[in-house]
Amino acid sequence: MIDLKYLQKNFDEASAKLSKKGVDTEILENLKSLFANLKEANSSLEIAKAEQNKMSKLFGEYIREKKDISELKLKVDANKEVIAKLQATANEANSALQSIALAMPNFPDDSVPEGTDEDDNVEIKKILEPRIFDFEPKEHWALAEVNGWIDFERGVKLAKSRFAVLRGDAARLERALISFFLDINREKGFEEVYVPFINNSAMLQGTGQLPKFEDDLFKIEGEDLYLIPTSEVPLTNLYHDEILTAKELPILLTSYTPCFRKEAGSAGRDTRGMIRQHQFDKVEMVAITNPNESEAVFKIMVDNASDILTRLGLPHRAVELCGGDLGFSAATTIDLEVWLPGQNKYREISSISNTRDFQARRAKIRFKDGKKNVLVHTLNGSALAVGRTLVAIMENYQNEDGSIEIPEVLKKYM
RNA sequence: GGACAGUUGGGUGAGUUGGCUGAAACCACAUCCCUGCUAAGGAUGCGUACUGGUAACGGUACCGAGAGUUCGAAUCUCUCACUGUCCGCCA
Repeated sequence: MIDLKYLQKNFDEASAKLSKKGVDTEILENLKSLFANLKEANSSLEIAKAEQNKMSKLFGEYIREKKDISELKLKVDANKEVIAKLQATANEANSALQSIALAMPNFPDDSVPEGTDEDDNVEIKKILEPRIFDFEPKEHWALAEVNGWIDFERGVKLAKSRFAVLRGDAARLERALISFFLDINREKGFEEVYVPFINNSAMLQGTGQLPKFEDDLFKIEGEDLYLIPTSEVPLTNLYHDEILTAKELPILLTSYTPCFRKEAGSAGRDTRGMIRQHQFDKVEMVAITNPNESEAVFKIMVDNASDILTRLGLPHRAVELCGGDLGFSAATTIDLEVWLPGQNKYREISSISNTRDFQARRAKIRFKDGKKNVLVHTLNGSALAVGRTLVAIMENYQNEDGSIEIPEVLKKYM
């Protein structure tokens, strides 16, 4: 959630920031006045309650002293009605504010480039040269068929479209990649964590998936539970509603989980192949930091994800997302895109974001900074998306006959 | 899934004949003092959030969550969640 006090005090600045993300000034005006309404409603309510508390105390004294209470009772009853009305007004003001405030995206950093969509993203650097093929490289689904690695039809039979089955060496490679990623992250100081793949609504609200993106989630029927769309949710919310000590920061976590997404709104996109599935594996990094070190940790996370791709010998590039392409919770994001020779283009394989205090405010994650409780910064990033790495290996390591080499660093895992 | 018991501040844990308890005590923690040797003694402070005030210092809310009874609820009623124990089931 954005800082409403900041919005109130620096409206023009805040509005300029959010316009980068395509948020209309009108909605912000509305939010600002709702906030003012709530404060006003609360303050008159509190005055009436203070009065009521005082009279109630007096009431007790009168009874002990056996004084007549009939007059006081009348006053207290009248005030009670006033309170009920003020309370109703305050409740209304609060829910009106909440529904808009929770749907408001994070402020982008000032350094974030202007732009409306992915075409405006800025390439920062390229790492490793794409291999020159002396034959026409195939796309991964063609290679999958040659090798019997991926059974798309049976995946659909078992569940529905956008589900797939991995077989044989593909299944083993998937498992090898997970171990490889976790091992490297652990070497870099990230604690390995194993978490529930189902989380409740409070957690999903904490990281920003709810209430706005409910349609993207698989919900458990009849329960307040959802399949996680990323392990960012359980890892970040590990510290939901907690106050940490300064010396335990930064907290660096990594976890493997499957991720479940409905991909609402992606109809027709990447329908072929493994790029966009309802269920996919991902190894995630999450960092909980002191605000003054989130910048440095962000760099470490980007470098780590890039290092993993380099060790796998996969050509990739780093791209800074423009305001319009930035996610809901992110203040800044760098995507790593891996080269897919079969598709002849770069495709996202990791996305690393600093959400600053946006998620921390929602999830109430703070630390003791001296005497004060201060919101932490939370960061998240993939290291890496497993299915897409499998695809990248297939396309980059293919031979003319369709067979696929296993990258050197993975051999010990297979 | 069934039965019973419980849910209080960072931890342990008082308080449940409704008001004087936002909350004893102990531990932990912080600062200071003493001491000087690795362990101990003393003083003070110490829940969270919002809100008024330059500040000093006030106000409101929170004793698992929500609703109710009452002038007034941690204390009474209801619903739900969670934890524990026993039974059932099960990898």
